[in-house]
Amino acid sequence: MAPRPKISRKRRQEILEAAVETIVERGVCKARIADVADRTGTSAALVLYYFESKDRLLTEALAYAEDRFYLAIFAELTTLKSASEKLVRLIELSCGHEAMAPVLRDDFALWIELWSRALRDDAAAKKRAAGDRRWRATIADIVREGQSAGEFDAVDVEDFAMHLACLLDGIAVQHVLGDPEADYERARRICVCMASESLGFGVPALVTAKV
Amino acid sequence: MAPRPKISRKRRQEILEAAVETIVERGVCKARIADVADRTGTSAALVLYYFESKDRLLTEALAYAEDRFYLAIFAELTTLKSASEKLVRLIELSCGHEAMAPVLRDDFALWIELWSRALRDDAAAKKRAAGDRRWRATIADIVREGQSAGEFDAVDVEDFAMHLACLLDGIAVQHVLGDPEADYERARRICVCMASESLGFGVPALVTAKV
DNA sequence: CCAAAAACTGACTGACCATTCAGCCGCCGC
DNA sequence: GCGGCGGCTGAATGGTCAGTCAGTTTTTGG
Repeated sequence: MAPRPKISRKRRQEILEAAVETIVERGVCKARIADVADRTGTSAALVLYYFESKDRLLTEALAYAEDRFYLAIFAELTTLKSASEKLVRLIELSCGHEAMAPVLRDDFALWIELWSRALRDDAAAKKRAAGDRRWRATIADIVREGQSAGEFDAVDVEDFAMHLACLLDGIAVQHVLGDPEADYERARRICVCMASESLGFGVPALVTAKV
Repeated sequence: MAPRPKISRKRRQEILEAAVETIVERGVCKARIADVADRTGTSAALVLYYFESKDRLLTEALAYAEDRFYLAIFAELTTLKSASEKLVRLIELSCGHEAMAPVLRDDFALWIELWSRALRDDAAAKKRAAGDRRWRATIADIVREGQSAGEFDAVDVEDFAMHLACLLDGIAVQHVLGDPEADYERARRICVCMASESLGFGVPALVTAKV
């Protein structure tokens, strides 16, 4: 109805961030517009002025969080030279390395919220699918890079990416739900072993023991 | 308040099943007591007579579904002799093999609902953790069985179980969210390859190609 | 300085739904 | 043939919120 007026990017992002925090705190289902408004110090009506409905707001907020998470990881990876370093770092960050920015630690929980939303919300489903494709492509690129450099063996890149991505998702679930048997060290070891064995690269100072 | 009267097991289970269907259809958040009542052909008040609150009902329903899923898979596994057959079958069923009972195909979605609920509901978190432990123990038992029989190599059983369980969880997410790149055949191949390579067992008539 | 647009707000309303309650029915033992 | 109880119900009750609206303040461009 409202023909979407030109809108301040800044305020919009402020609200998105508040929405993310609200979701982290209360969960998507229980999140209220009023919570988001309180957090930004404005009114509920304003939130609906920027986003047409609660549904849209929440879906956008989840996508926003995923994007932020991806970009943060991606940025860190580009500082590394070798493909194996990148891959190991990617694994470490996905397993919840302590050095990760605190904001991003909540993102694992947000994945689950996004998945559950994607079961019924079409927009969320699309965003999730796109995010996952990008994530797997990132892994695949690193693997191809390593193969070109002679660091990695010649395995099927797409299958490896799918394997690692799914494994990391599963690990993240355990991690965020606080399974005591899935602590960081162990999760990291399992994933790094899987990668180094599949791709045939050595991992110098790593807890590769207990193979 | 109500000191839980003796209650018909049958009716209770009927309601649980109706609740599971409702959750599948509408999602946990959107599930209404009235839906469950309609489905059992009774009244909303009765549902609350059997379960003290909506929250309890939904959590119990999710646990009930997980249990049913586990028991169905477990039953099928016991009909198989060798450990490698069991493991492959377990993988196939977890990847959404078509031969699976239709009711159980919804269960992947219910896992996600359970996870999201477990983020904030303590009872759900406990049930989920217990279910996961049982699931990993089942995998571990099969591996030990195969190792004793000389079918499998001597790898760390617990790590393997964690690895496979997480991988299957990740695969299930892709599967249930309808990722076109994660079709059954591919998911199965990835998981079976991972198992057969880790444990060193041969898989005769399998699509192990494209390793 | 002055419109006109944009940003913003408080108060309202209209659904929606979990939960409560007061009591009805039909069975069972006596 | 009745007293009581477990199983069951319909009709309130009450709280919670998304979304609307009519209007106020702030910004902006001329």
